[in-house]
Amino acid sequence: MQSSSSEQATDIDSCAAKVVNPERVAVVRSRMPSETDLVDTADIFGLLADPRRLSLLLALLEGELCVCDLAVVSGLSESAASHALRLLRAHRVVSVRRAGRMAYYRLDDAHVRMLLDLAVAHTEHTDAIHPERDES
Amino acid sequence: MQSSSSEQATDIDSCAAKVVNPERVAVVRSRMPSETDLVDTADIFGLLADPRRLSLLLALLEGELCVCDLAVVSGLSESAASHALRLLRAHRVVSVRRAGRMAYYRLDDAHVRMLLDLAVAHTEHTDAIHPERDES
DNA sequence: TCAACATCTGTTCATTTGCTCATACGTTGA
DNA sequence: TCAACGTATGAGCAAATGAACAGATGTTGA
Repeated sequence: MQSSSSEQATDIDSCAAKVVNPERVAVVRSRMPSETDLVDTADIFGLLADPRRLSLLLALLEGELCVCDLAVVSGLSESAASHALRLLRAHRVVSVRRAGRMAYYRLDDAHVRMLLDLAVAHTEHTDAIHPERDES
Repeated sequence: MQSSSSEQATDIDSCAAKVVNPERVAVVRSRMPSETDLVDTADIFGLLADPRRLSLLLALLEGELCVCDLAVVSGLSESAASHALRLLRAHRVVSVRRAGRMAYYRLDDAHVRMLLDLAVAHTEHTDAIHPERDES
């Protein structure tokens, strides 16, 4: 990050660059991950942001499964499941083991596994969360 | 998915109904969250799946900030920031405190906070993850 | 050899998403 | 009172996304 530790160093940005609390902004900025990290992280979250893909990954928490079974479990067509798995594979979230004409997928990302575990844990505890209501 | 009148009326219709490993499928299915939970969880992940929105939320890890400062920190226009915050507000991820013509937002979801903390921790450790390369 | 099989892939299409612009709202100080 | 200000909102548009369909590839057993 730039913002080299001067008190009033944050008038850099053009546009409506009016900062109300320059110190806080400077601190927050210094702790903000790089753009690349932001994009990568958002990317990972994006992979978990689809119910079908999510169920695919949750199914793999237990161990490897073939495309066919994954399709059944996740409620996807086999083609759609294959597409989804290809996406996840491209992002190194899952890996394949091929055995003849079968393809067995498994979770291959410890980070994602933690996120999934956390999500499941929260799901089990909190059953009465209703997003999408409205704003104040 | 409705292959009717196939020439070969051999086994079940189409391909969606054949399970390779029935036991595993049964187990996985029994542990699979409800459709509602899947959608809700995917929804939350979806909120974190955008780099700008993510930086908005990361900025709030430290404490509350006004829309203006959030816009600067996240690199969004003030209008875009307001739109994003509205979305997050609708999902109870952030809450507002109004003081005069200012609006101070804060993180208001422990679950999301955990996810963000986890993401940041992983970001700091793993700097060399390059998704989107290709598949085996 | 052939045919059934499990999976993979490209294309097309409708929906969703996130932004900008213009504008409206409530607050503040002159 | 009024104008500048901080924020909120709706419309509209371009880009990204997810699903279906058709077809391709490599594998197995007869």
